[in-house]
Parts: sequence; structure tokens; C-alpha cells
Amino acid sequence: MIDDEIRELLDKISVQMRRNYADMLRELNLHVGQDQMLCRLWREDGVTQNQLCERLNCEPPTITNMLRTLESYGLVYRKKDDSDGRVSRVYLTTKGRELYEPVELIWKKQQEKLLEGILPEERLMLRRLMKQMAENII
Amino acid sequence: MIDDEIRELLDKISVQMRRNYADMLRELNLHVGQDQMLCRLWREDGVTQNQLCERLNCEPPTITNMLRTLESYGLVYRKKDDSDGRVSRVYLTTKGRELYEPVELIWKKQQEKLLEGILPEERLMLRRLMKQMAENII
DNA sequence: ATGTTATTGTTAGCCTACTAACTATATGGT
DNA sequence: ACCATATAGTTAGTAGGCTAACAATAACAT
Repeated sequence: MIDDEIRELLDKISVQMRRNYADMLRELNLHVGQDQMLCRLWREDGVTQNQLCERLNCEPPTITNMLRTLESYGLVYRKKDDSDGRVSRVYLTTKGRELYEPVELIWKKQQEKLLEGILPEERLMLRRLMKQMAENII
Repeated sequence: MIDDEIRELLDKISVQMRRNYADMLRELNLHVGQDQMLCRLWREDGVTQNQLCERLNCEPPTITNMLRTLESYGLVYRKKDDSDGRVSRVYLTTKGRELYEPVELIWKKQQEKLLEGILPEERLMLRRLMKQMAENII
């Protein structure tokens, strides 16, 4: 069945993408997932952990643990909010900010590789169908 | 850029698919990834751990650990090969074999959800493009 | 026959990611 | 003012996935 194949291909691509990212990010001393976290922070700094949960679509303990690691790497720091003692806001250090370009290079490399031999009009179609799938599975 | 968007969508879909699988598999007391391992074994039993590495595209320690867990669940057992003392072969138990149908149901549900509103001819196109991407990133 | 090399799998340690149970702070009702 | 409830993060414990270092067996060369 075509549908089975599409799901299996998606699984396969996910696994392989993850492996490729892992290999490339290792040279920057990063793990897969951490790049996504940094990406959110490059877009917007000083955000709460709760907001990071929503935007990265993962659970609070994942955020806590990942931030502890990134903090120990010196890429990030946390500061208690002044008006609400429960929330802590997350900021990038200079070192964290400097990782933007090398990580973006990795993403660019991966997407070039991914889309090799796929024509511009096919890419448009692909984006449309993938947007649909992304909405479907939420 | 379209290319960025496609990569990002793929990342997003991967993460969400994983979450969905996790939620559904939990009801069978399985974790994401274990279903892939079982899938391989449903297709072919008595295979070596090395072969599982290749087919699941992951590293030996991952196999060792996952098999230990699945063994503790009583879904799988290992037996030393007669002719080669280094290799151990992996077999399904009855309990492990019985999980095939419920897991397949989960996959079917997920792929239906995934492809909702996508026309048959679009699915054909999608499969073709995804095959291409899968080959590209190996 | 013996020592070197290759292959198979394991162990230790790191990381993301999850649930369940918890702490600490805010808020809202009476 | 006080107590119940909601919200934000943390801790403990489980599991997949990885690398690096290791043990055990097999194969090969001399």
C-alpha cells in the first residue's frame, strides 16, 4: 500500500536526518535537540521555560534538563523573573549566540542534500503537502 | 526560503509523529523505537544483532540495550549461535508475536491521520519525492 | 601452533525525552 | 486574612540513542 510506504519513508527519513544532524552537530559539541532549543532562543531571548515547552513541543522536564546541560556548556543562563517568583527566563550567552552561523550552515547542508534532484515546482508541491501533513498530525 | 521551510516541516513532523507514537504505544507498554525493532523481527526471526543494527540503522549498544529491555518484558529472547560463539540470535516469544496486530493498528491510524485530505495522485507524487529524499540523505 | 587482526557484542557514561510525584509561588473565593 | 486551587519548574526513574573502551571469539598469516 502507498500509505504504508509513505509512513515508513517518513519514519526512515526522520531516523536518518537525526543521525546526520547528530554527526554534524557533534563537531560543535552539541546534541540533536539542543540545536532546536538554541534556534528558538536565537529568534527570541529572555523567554520563559513554559514558552519553550510550547514552542519546542516538549515537556517541562525535558526543558529543565536540556537547559541545565546547555548552562553547564556556558551557552545559556537563567534568571528569575522579577514580578513572578515561579518563572525563570532563559538568555543566551555570547558563546551561545556565536553558534548561530555554524549551526545554520549544518542545516543548509542538510537541506541541500535532502532536496537534491528535486525540481523547484516539485519543492512547492512538497512544501504544500508537508504543511498539510504537519497540520494533520497535531 | 522554500528549502528551509521543507527541512523545518520535516523536523516538526518527525517530532510530532514521535510524540503521537509514544502516546499510542504507551497503551501497549511499548516505547518508541521498540515497535521498529519488533517490526523487523515480525518480518524475520532468528536474526543476529549485527543484522538488526544494519536494518534498523542504529549502533550495537542501542540494540544490546533495547533487547535487554524487550527481553525483560518477555517479548523476545536471545540464543547463542551454534557455529559461531560470538553471535547471538534474536527470537520473538509468543507474547512478542501477539503484539503485531495492535501495533499495526496504531501505524494504520497514524498514516490515515497523516494523509487526511491528500488525494491519491498527490500521494503517489509524495511517495516518489520522499523516496528521493530518503536516498539523498543516506 | 602461535600471535596478530577482524568481528560480535557488552559496559560505562552522556544526552534527549517521557511520566509521575513533588516544591514553591500566585491567584481567587469566602 | 486564610485556605483551596492553579501555575512554573524540579526531581526521580525509565527508555532510546550515541561514542569510547572493552571482552570474547574467530579467522588468518607466518
